[in-house]
Amino acid sequence: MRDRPTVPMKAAVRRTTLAVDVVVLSPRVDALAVLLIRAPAGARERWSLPWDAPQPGEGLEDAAARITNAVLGAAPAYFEQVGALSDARRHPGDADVSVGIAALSPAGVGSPIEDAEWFPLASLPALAPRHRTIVDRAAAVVRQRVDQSPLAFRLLPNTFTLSDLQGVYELLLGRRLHKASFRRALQASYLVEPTDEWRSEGRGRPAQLFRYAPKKRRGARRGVRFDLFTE
Amino acid sequence: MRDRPTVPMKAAVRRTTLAVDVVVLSPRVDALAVLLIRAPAGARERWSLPWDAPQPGEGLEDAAARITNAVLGAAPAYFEQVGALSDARRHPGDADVSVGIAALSPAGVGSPIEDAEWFPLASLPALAPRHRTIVDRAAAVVRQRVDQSPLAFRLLPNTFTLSDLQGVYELLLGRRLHKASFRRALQASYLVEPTDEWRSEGRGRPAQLFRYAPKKRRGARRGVRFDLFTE
DNA sequence: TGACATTGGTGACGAATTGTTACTAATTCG
DNA sequence: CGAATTAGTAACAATTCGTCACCAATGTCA
Repeated sequence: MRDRPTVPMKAAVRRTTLAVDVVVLSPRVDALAVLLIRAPAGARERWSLPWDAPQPGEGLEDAAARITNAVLGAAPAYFEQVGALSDARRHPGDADVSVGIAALSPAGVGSPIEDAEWFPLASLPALAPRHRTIVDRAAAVVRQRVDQSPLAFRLLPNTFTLSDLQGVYELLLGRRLHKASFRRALQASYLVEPTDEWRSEGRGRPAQLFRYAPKKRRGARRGVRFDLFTE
Repeated sequence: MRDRPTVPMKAAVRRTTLAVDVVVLSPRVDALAVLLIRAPAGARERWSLPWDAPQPGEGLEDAAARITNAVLGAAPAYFEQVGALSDARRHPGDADVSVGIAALSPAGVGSPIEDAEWFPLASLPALAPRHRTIVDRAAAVVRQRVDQSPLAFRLLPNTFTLSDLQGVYELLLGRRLHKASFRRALQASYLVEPTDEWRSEGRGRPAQLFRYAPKKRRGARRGVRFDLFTE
């Protein structure tokens, strides 16, 4: 009961500078990669996340699509907000507030412009402190949402093999999965349907291609799972 | 490959008006409730979410705590960002961008100021369109995160009975849970410890009081669950 | 006082799910 | 041809989950 004003909400709208900072994620060889752009000479760090201020009236995800398109030449397949930050951590454009957006882009779609490059998530160069935070949060959010939302399918082309899919899950979760269990769970979920194409990848038996085609969902109401807490 | 500028990021920082809109949630009799404030005469809707612009340098959650404190006289126990919105939907203060924040407050803590009132989530009055969206998203986010994070414990006092806890989960999830299963899962998670107090609530056997005291976590790595998709 | 209603708490069993092993299938390489 | 490699599945064991049945401790009321 402290600092309790008599007048409830005499809100004064102030003007702030706002940035949309985009973490473009895509599976590369054996690792998730982030798209960074080379900073202009004189900046404290040599690389930064692609970012811009949203245009007046432009949705934040629309801004993220525009920014990604400018750097990669392709719009991502999926967005996930990662949180807004207004702390004191330094931002390359000195924005007061940043909205971080994770953008998922399938492998092999688009190509970075000259001043942009893919970096494996595990070995990033130095970034401005706020960008570092946003990248970490993007990775955490993606890992956490991966089994509540068809994220992984957005990192693959339209058709893919089940081994491809399992590989993406392993990248996102950072651990190996068991083949038989993975396939059984996928089968039971009616999320994919087989095509009649097969892909031969050099050696080994050819693999059937599947496409993401979620069927009607049967309400899967289970008990509470206390063992999934992450904090 | 369209609209591909030759110069990558010549970001111009623009000034925008920013609001933090707070969805204060608390368990009331048999329902989750939201704290709303009476709008000034002349506004299109009679009620709105408490909101304000963040102070320069103030963190967004800090702003949410300040706003809640002004309306309820108590700071919430937990915050969860619900997303930033910059669409065209109308905001009471005509802010360009809103950051929605869900704030969880235990039952019985603080009391609303004169112009504020609790409304059951299921029967809200008319709100400005953007506020309506934020409330819906807050409810969805809370429901979705309830078994990844100890949300429910933040809606209870320091000590509580297991029936209280189950009741909060039932409010949040909107369905009944089975007593024995709920307790077994809780037992296995080492999240609570018994106190030596008991509470007698009129009729029926007295219940032991517990407190939230998460123990060392054994890595609970299970397979992928495709059946938890919500979209 | 003694049923009985009411709420708290737990053991145990069958059903369902999950982790794992081990196998078969189809292809390339030498 | 046989070894190596990748795809795909059947089947078993271990674990988890949903449920039923029951016991415990209190208040109510005839």
